[in-house]
Amino acid sequence: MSVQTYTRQDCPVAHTLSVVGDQWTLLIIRDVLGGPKRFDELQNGLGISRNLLAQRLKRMVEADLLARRPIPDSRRFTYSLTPKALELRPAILALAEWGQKWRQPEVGTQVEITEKDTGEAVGLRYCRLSDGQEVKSDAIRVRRIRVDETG
Amino acid sequence: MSVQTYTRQDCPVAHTLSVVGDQWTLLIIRDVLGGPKRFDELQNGLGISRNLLAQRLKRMVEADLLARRPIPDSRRFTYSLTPKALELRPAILALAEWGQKWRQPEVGTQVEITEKDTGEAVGLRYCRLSDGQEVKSDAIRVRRIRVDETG
DNA sequence: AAACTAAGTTCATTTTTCGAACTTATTGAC
DNA sequence: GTCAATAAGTTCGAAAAATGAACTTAGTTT
Repeated sequence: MSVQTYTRQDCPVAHTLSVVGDQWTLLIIRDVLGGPKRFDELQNGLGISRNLLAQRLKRMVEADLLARRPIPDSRRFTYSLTPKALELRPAILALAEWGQKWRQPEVGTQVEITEKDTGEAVGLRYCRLSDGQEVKSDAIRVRRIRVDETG
Repeated sequence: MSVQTYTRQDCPVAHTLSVVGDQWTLLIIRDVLGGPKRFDELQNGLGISRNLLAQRLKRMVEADLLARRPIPDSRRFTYSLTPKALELRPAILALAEWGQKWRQPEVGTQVEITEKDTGEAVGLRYCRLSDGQEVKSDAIRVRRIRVDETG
């Protein structure tokens, strides 16, 4: 079985990975989560080769993950996230939380999630859907924090 | 920049993907979440070629994601999840939730999460860490449900 | 004794990825 | 107005990874 065809595994995880499971797509989405990006911004930030990036962006636009918009009065474009891609944020944050915990030592950039209004610490957790305690996705603030070891 | 070296991107997401971001590793973990598995069980379930599976399992044991244990009085082995790999369950469920939502049509195997004790529906959500409403990872039950279209 | 199974390994072919150079059109500097 | 720089790709050859099928090795079953 090839990777392209494992969609037929009939598993929602396999389906998701058939869409975003390659080595770069989630990183592209992570970068665009920070706001719309241009081709060269993505290329510089990720270090991906230009031909692959071009191919990935095309594929992601076709998959309705990215929207490609011309910048008025120029030959440039921005790529921004569609609602579909935006909903991958929980998955990306779950991956971030794991990476943060299991990267040794625990230095480098950390991701911190807080509630916009109150500044309270928020995390992705299992909770009863009836509880109504959920903090909505657009009510959270995600910050990247550099942690250095000093002395 | 190559994929192997993008760990130095100093981002927890990139770090996680450098460990589990290839096309098969998360699917292997998903399968082993259902209980310890032998080599051929994994190979049949995933459809991955045997040499790649062997290589992935070796790598995953080295990365402390899987434990390889001999089955007594036989030449066989089981692979089971380490605590480190077990903590990827939220990320995998987040990917499942997305796949479930964006796969069209919404049929096929669905994943349902409930609280073991009460049977109440549970989901991965953002919540205030101070709330104490969290349902612990070992208090949830994950079921796979086949949904067929009839008539 | 012959066939079967489990867990890999080997190997040739195909597919992807990489990295560097090239293109084409626009903008900014002098 | 000309020259260099920038932006968004494209092209191409080399290297790396994935694929699929056959082979190995040892123990087990019929």
